[in-house]
Amino acid sequence: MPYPAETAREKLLKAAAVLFYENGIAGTGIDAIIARAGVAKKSLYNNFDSKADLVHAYLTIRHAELLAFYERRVATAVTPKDKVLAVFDAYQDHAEFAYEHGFRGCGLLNAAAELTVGDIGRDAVRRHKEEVEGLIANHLGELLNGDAERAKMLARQLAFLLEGAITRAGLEGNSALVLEARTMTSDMLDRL
Amino acid sequence: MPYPAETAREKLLKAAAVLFYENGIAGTGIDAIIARAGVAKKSLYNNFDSKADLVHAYLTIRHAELLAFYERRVATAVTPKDKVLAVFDAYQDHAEFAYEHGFRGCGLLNAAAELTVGDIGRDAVRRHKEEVEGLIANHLGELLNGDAERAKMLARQLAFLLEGAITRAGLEGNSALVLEARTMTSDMLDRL
DNA sequence: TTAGGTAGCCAGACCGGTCTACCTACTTGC
DNA sequence: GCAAGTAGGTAGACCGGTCTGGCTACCTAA
Repeated sequence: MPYPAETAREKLLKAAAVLFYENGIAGTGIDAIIARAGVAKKSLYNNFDSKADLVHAYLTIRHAELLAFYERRVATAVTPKDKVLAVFDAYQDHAEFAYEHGFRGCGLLNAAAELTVGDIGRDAVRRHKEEVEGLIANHLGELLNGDAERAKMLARQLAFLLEGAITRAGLEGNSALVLEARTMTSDMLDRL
Repeated sequence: MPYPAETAREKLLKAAAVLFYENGIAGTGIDAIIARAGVAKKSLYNNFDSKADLVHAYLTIRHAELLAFYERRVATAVTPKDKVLAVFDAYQDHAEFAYEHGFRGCGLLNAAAELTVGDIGRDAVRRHKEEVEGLIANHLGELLNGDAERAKMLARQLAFLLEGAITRAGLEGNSALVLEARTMTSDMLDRL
């Protein structure tokens, strides 16, 4: 075999990612997941404690995926401005990578919408969004020659803009709206 | 009696609004709704065809509520700038009005996140957001002395900003972030 | 041998939805 | 004034189906 056969765990995570994104978490049953993964139910419970555990793994992976897309984009960026825009590109890349039957916005955010206030999954999503805002702030700090105060404020604004664009893009089923937000941001940075 | 007793329909809509917002749609069962409303199950199915019908009524009412808050704010606004900001104030008002156990962002958006791509509820939410963007565009048209092209572009940007702020506010459980977006917008409009 | 896979049945809870049977409050015809 | 009808309420049993999760029994490759 050229590469080790896909484990049940990997198959389950792949299947769950698609189904959770398309039909929501509550809207996705265990049976649907194992059917898509082509795996026995026992294998699911051998690899995960519960559905909630699988959901948590899903959120963690999606977070890591997005950071990976970001790292790749930021690696080719030269100017600080390009690095700021790399965050936008990362979401765009992930959008094109992740969806199968129509773009539905940020998977992490959609998941958070289904989770109740105390849920640890919600916290994970919150931390993800804060981390992204932090990335923007760092690159803006470079761009603004170390004016951290101003960078922080502008980063929040850009984070809101990006967030709103992704959300609206999900509603319209058109990830091009994220590109619009990128253009707006690019223009805004030119005007600094 | 000073005023007619609350009908079962009204009780159900009130109860459903709280539960849908707090626990999500799929996370809210019929039994929980009738228990909170203090109403017989038969009364639910006398007033609504199905749970989906109740959900649709919920979305319609939340849309109307927000527009009512907006109308009230825009009535006291004098300058076009104030009218643009009235949309932000409306969301802020609605946030403070609607939540009971912690702010969770835009109820319409959270609901949309649970609905699959073809669902008519999703379209209703999309239209709502487009209408809000339209309101902003109209007021910006005034502000920009009829430059509709520019108003439209800026309206989209402000709509993204507002949307992102509400979303992030929901994650943080703090509606003050919407106020931040309002301040950003106010500053931005001053710089026009 | 054994770890990890398969198929699939089962328990118990909960789901949306239907139904019967009874109970007010109001309206209407006489 | 009052009986009859009606509209809309109550409580709650019940239905078929689906949910998560546990289980047995068998298979297969290292």
